[in-house]
Amino acid sequence: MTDFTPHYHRIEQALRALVARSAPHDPLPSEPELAREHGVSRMTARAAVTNLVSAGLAYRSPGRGTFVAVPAAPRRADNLVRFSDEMRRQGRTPSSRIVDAAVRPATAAETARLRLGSGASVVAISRVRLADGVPVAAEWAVFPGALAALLDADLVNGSLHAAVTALGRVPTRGTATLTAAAATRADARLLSLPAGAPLLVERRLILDEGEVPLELTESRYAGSRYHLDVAFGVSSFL
Amino acid sequence: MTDFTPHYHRIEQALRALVARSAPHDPLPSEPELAREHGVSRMTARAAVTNLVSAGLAYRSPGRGTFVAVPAAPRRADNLVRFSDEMRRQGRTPSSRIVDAAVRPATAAETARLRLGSGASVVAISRVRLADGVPVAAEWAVFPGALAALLDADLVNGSLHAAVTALGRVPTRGTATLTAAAATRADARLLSLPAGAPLLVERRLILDEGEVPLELTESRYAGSRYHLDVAFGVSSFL
DNA sequence: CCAGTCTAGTTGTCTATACAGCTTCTTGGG
DNA sequence: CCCAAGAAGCTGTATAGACAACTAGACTGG
Repeated sequence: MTDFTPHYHRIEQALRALVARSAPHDPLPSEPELAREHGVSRMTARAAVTNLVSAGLAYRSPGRGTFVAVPAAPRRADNLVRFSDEMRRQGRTPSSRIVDAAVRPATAAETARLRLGSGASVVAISRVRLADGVPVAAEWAVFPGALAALLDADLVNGSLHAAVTALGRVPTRGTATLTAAAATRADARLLSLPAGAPLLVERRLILDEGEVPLELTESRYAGSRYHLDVAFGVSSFL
Repeated sequence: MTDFTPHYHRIEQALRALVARSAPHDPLPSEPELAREHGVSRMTARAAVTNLVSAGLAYRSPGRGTFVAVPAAPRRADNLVRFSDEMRRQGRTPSSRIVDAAVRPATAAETARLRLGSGASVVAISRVRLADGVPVAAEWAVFPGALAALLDADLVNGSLHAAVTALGRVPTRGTATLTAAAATRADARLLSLPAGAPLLVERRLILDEGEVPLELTESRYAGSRYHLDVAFGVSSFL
């Protein structure tokens, strides 16, 4: 069995594994070392390291060498981090309560957004997300009907995204809209809030590896109980 | 005057200018063409193109050539884009109204967040941001007192960030917190909304190139008139 | 007109080599 | 022990060249 993977790619993978078991600022093998070790030219080894540096996993210091980079700052908006991880990051204990989980006919909007065929069905799961036992968010997640097996997953203690991935669909990227709205009667009931209380509303569409729509979700967070931490760069627009 | 700029960097800058005046999928010069045109080796030209591809401005197609990339999806949370640009992106006409602009003593919180000396002053600028003549956001921006010259800038028609940069401080990166809150009486007046209406609230701290705090701003957007478009990746957390 | 082949051109991967400037370590002399 | 110089090693930039695989267009023959 001949391995057709380019040399620089194999070296990059080995370096990524090394970074994963190292601490920030640990030295990585030098380019000449990597070249000797892997039997390639220095320029080939250098290409592998350049990819690592571009990916933010390492940094180079002229004359000194290459080192493991400091992990990026909080990038909630850059990566969709699970509600439970976000709560833990804020020092809070996350939990969930399932309100409803069923297969039903897709609405017209869902059909369009999830690019379903007409007359298709969806898996609709609504949950309340809690932090320290207090309701923080009400969430309506909709998946294509083909993922009906989600209903068999442990939706309370397990990860919904893990369940989706186990069915062969890997959430890869998404777009979202954030705004503020007043709590409806339904929100108020789910979140134990007065109707009209301010909610941070997120509507997101998640695509899988093949750019196929995978999940359409609206999350409505109690403004008084939840905030989103974001880090960003500033464009040079001058 | 000798130019010490590396060849690949000069070629990259020329390509960036070309991308800026091109449409998505327009062909860019091939590597051999660039090499001939700039009198460098093909590998040097290739390094310039590789940087462009890494930056998402171009894509390569084996056998066919290199092309201008489709502009990235909305990345509001990834880059601090000016309110006016964001409004234009949403097809709306932005404008601003200055409510107040003055130097005043810093509060304790401002002193801590902007890392000022005790007894220091700040430049406080409050504005209403409008889209199509309708108030969309109320904004309170605070800068270190050393930037008092901001008060001399054109705050209505000019860019506040351009003014800051002209004073030698380049906004580089920041962190923000997003949540929802009910409009106060002051908000209501500024935004022509009922008190209690839901607002999307953003509090951000912006640092300059030297990681020195530069701007502390709270923006309060009318939920019914503004939304934030975000694109993100999904972490592999399984 | 259509299909197949050839040519010219592209990107992708790689080698070997060279020099510049920087950093760190070692050695020798005071 | 301290300092300076040199050596060894690093990253940064660049060259010239090679071959593989792919694409698009032109040309030729049926």
